[in-house]
Amino acid sequence: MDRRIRRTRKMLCDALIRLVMEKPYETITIQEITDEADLNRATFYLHFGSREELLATSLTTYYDDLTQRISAITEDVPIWASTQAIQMVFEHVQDNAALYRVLIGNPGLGMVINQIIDYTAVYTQHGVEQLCDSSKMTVPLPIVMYHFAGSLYATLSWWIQNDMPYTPEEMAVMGKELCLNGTIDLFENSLAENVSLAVSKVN
Amino acid sequence: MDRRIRRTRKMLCDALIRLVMEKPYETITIQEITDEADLNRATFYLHFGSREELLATSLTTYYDDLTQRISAITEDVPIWASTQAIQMVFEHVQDNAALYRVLIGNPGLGMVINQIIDYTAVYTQHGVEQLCDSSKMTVPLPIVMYHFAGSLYATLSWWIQNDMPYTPEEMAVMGKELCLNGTIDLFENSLAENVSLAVSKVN
DNA sequence: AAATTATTCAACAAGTTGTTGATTAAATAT
DNA sequence: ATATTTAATCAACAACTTGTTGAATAATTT
Repeated sequence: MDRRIRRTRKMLCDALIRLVMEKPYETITIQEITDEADLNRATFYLHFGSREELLATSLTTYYDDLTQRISAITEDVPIWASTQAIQMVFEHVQDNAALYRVLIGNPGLGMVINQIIDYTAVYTQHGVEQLCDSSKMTVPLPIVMYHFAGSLYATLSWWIQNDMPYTPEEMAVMGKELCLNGTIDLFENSLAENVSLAVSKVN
Repeated sequence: MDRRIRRTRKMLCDALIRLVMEKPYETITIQEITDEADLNRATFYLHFGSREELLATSLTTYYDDLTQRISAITEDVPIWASTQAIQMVFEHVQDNAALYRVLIGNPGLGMVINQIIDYTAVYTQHGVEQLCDSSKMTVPLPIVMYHFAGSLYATLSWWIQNDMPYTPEEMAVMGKELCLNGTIDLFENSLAENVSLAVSKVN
């Protein structure tokens, strides 16, 4: 691949990341991106069709770096059973906090998604706060709430984008099972012996 | 409040919802919204400052309707312990499937969030598929994956937007606890007696 | 019936978008 | 080292979007 292409694309990616940390994504124009990258505006269209395409490309770098590092340490253990792997995700986000804070907190349709999650979490928290003594909990209440809200959002969006292959009732039963009892029960009979062993002894 | 104001705002809300189901949100202009609502473009600016503001207003109606209905049935049980309540959420989304499919699947920054969740879910699924016999699982694998991915995303975003009040290690330990063992353990000592009773007998 | 106020309309400047064809510069291949 | 290929630049284009204006009109409230 022509050295100039690599160079140009990288400059555009870097420029967008820099801009995204400075001002709302929605207000960033192609002109600004190419100005920041010190390239001609027409050059942008030689490589990308839209801001979104550039953003997706820019972010792939980050994700790939993370998943490669996780792959290196998780061998035969599901990621959610490995504190090590989960920890690496949190460290990755911490390392790129400025970027992720913006990506997650920006307006637009992303806002809607986070609104749904926040709405669920806050609504849920409100009800539970009056009922339980949060000082006795081993996991802080907001984390439990967002755990639930995120699970609900993600299973919901999977469900609707896959043409609702189960009834709401079935989804509700499974959702409750996952949230209340966790995943460990699910594997008692389905995981290979060596794996459930690994899950139980990994920490 | 002047009847005209109510009428105009409702027409704008409805128009946006209609348009959002027809074409990508990013491509919808103020002009189109007011055309669809059969109002003058200047009228839009009398009521809303941006498309986002209108969208947020439009959606509040939907959420409020849902939470009101849930509040009516859940009295002293946390929502994630009530299959009834979870079921209502899924039914609500089913009833408005066309809208939610668009809201969740649209490009923009929302895409990024869903990409993160998908990326996590697909990555996780790939690793587990080789290890377990999914036919023996009581909850289908993709649902488990999205449950985990959503939990991770939401706790992560709560964490970063609240200035990372715990270390990555602490977050990882709590995340694993929630995913593997669920929330039921957490309440054994912290919930009022009547509530844990309700949780255990509600279904 | 009078006073208030929401909506309409046309017009505005400023800015964005995506594309064009010709020119210049850099990288690759021979 | 030179020739060939191809990427980047530049200026200019029409079409469109934005947010705002002030005056005219219509609906609502008091």
